[in-house]
Amino acid sequence: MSVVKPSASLRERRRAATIDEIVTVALRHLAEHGVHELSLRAVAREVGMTVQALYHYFDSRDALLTALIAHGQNALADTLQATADTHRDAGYVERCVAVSLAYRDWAHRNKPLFLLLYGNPVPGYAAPEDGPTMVAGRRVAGVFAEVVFAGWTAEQIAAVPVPAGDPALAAQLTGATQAMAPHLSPGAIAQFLGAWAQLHGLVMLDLLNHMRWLDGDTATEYHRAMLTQLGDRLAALRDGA
Amino acid sequence: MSVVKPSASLRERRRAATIDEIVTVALRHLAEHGVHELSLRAVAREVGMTVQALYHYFDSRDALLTALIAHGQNALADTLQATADTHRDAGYVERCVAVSLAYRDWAHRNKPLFLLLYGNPVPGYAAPEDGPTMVAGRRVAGVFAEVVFAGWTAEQIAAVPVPAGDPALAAQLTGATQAMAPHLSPGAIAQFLGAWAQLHGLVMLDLLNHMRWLDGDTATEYHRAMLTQLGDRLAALRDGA
DNA sequence: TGTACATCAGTGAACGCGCGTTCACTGATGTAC
DNA sequence: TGTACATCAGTGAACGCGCGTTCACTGATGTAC
Repeated sequence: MSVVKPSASLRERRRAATIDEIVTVALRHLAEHGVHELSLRAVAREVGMTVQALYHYFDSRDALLTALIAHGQNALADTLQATADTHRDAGYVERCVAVSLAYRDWAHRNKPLFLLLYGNPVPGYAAPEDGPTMVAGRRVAGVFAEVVFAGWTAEQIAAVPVPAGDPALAAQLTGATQAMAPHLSPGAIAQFLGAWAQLHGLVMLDLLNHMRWLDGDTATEYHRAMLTQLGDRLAALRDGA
Repeated sequence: MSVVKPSASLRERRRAATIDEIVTVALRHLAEHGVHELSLRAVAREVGMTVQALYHYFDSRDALLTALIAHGQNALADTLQATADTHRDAGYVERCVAVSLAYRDWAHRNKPLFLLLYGNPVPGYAAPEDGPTMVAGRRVAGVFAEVVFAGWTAEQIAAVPVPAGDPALAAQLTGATQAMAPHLSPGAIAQFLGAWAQLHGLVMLDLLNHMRWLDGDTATEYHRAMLTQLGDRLAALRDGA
């Protein structure tokens, strides 16, 4: 999980190993019992030490949560990246769909962790500004953007129209473009976020059981169909339709 | 809130009034402190009675939650319906956008309650099958469907293509159509749910602060732009584009 | 109309539970000379 | 190479907190005769 120099002292290596173990156990506990049962005491119990000892590794419950959330964002980003990589030779829409389905699949296989990232905020917890959770969160968006705009020319990206109407909106989109993704354009970012929102909405409604009338395999096929439509729209946007 | 016959006895009227007060206080407490602080004890404290007394009105914490969730779904459905009503003479897309923005607005103004309906499941709580929460939930979908398919001819509804590929999916969509909305078609339901998902995804990402780079008013304009696009797509679908 | 009884609303006391965090302490590991 | 000291990992005991639920009980409201 973390990387330790081989030259590290016994104590340093043990310490790193223990931190790894704590995080691993916490993730397993989270997966098996959900967020509401994720307490320092429960983790300590499962690791086999007393609660107080955890304080040698994490300053507080919040510090552990930060580690877990950052880990989750990174794991999600890794999964998406891996899917994007194995579909490098696939068609544009097919690759978009594959990565989107990977997002959905990861959410279902890691439900409590996914909800920790994108569900209700944890009471009393505030992620540190520009901390590891936010850096890792941007990675997720980055992989999506990479896939959505793969093969677009700079002209095609620049040609995506900015939502009309509000100049303040256009200004903020321009600012966001410069700050986060200078190779994109305000219009492209607006559409990108809209596409992600549709994927996210489908995943959320499904994950939280608001699509009860679709069962497992069928739900996947439904998502595939809707996401293919979404991919087609993005392709049309690229081609200036 | 609830309706009581004027002929009811003193005891019956008092009882109804108390139940109303408990629900009202619980909703206020929820709005002010979030779900995680919503306990029977907190509600009792605020109502001004002991916890045990609550058990005369609600069998358990879960029964109170059921009442709150059902209330929330109904309030949301009422808001959407009211918006739909005041926009009866507006254009198709404009009305769709107005109702969608009402959804978003309600979510923001009632964040903890909205998350109670559509966010993380409450630990240990399971809504009674076909109970009041589910009935009220279907009302919300019903208002949306009414707005989305307003003015469509039966032919236009029937002409919406079912997602290709999986016969099992087509079968389940047909089943859902017959069970829940016989005036619609499998293809129409599939697209309807996809549209709702995009709206829902936008609302969720925004509500839970994953669009930090858009501030308040601008975020509304962004939503208006994206939802107008969505409305245009629905109109195109109606016209068989 | 008054009386006996049943039902309901509310309280006091207690149950057993889990939580995050702090403090004072012991023994092992590491380091400077 | 050995020794004195600093740092770190871990424990035992305790802090004060809030939770849902149950039990036995009192006094008010309602009802049948």
